[in-house]
Amino acid sequence: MTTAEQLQLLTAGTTRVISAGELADRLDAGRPLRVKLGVDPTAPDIHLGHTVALEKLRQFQQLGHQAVLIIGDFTATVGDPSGRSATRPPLTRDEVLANAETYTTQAFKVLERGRTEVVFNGDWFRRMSYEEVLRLNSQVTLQQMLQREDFHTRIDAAQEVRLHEIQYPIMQGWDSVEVRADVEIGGTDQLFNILVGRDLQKAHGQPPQVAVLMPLLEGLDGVRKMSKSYGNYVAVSDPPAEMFGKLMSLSDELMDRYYQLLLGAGRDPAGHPMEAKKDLAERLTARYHDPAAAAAARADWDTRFSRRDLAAAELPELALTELPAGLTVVALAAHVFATVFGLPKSNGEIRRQFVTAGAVQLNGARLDDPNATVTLRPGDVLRLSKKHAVRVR
RNA sequence: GGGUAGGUUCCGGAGCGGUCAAACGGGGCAGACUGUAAAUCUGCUGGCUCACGCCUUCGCUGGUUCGAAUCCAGCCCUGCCCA
Repeated sequence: MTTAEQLQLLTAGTTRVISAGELADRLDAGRPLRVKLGVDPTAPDIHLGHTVALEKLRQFQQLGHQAVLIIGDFTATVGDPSGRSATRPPLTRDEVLANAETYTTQAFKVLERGRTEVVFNGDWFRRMSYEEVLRLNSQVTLQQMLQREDFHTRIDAAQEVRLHEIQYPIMQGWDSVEVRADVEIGGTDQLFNILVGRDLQKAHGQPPQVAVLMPLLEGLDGVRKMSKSYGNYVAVSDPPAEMFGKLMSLSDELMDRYYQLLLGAGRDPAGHPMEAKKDLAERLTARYHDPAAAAAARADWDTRFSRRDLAAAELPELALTELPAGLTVVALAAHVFATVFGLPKSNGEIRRQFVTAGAVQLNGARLDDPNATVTLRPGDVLRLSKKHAVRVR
């Protein structure tokens, strides 16, 4: 493949490349490029937001380049202030290591394992002496750091910024020096950090890395970027039905965004939006599970939500034998929420939100008397809300 | 170190001795509508009973008072100005 062809492929879908000319020069050299992507294991799951950059990294791999996946076990304990309006809560070392484990596993749902170098940045940072830290710090000015929007908006809003937070860009930059990155991939919010990497590389006699910036994927709420801490994410490890269901809850507008960023193409403008959404959900579910599971998830979603046929739908099971006898509607609903769905709810909430509102139904009949006792039989379908229902076994 | 402004329920933010479980907005949840959605509308949003009422909560610890989120003292934490 010619440089021009590679360049075209590699810049597709990016927001910005700094600079395309530099990237072309590197490609011309003909050797495999070292392409860096850093992820901080601050949560146990990789989500679709991460996959935008991961997919780009895979493209590089497919063209024969070397992926360098940096697990920010050290930086995770500091917390990236990018886009943050407040200091991140610190993670313990154990949490970080556990997360790193699942992260790498999940990242290989996208990346080719054989062509990926995985490194932990704690390997160099934990060894660094205070002297070295100071030397690093001397290469960056406070003014540069304060130019960052994240910091000065917080400062303007009279909110605290702690000193360790302004270390973050320096650390991320140093990672680039350590791995001798030719290219770094990141979200647009990583621009500043990646540029610091360029500066540090130059200062250490390396050619500065090319910055490849990817658009940020909005989360399910359509407003904020996808993030575990906002609870608006679709995890790569979500089971098929859940993944499919979450994707179906997208607004039409967001669906177009997902099409662009995750599938790299627009949807058929002539088709019905809901069909397009089902296609999107099925394709992504197939990508992280398999086509059969995705098709099953789609079929089940149809019976459950389109046709509202709970009786025929695939539902979690409730073992009758494990239930205390003579439960009231409220007690039963609370029990099912807690044990089947892992959502402990107070009796008051169950009564108010669910029972009185008519959300709780047995085989389609409303159970709106909170204190009535319920007798369940095997095969019964107990609905707690639109999204929560179980089949009695 | 000095001065000053603050720390309120998931978040923002009112309250400034009783009528406060605490306005209002956001978020969240449930229902109606619909293409499961979005938008819109309605309701709920500390816990127990749900009827009265009771219990826990307004940075922490004590105190004043019949009674405190509201007053006082000490402590912890944060912003801003000064050094």
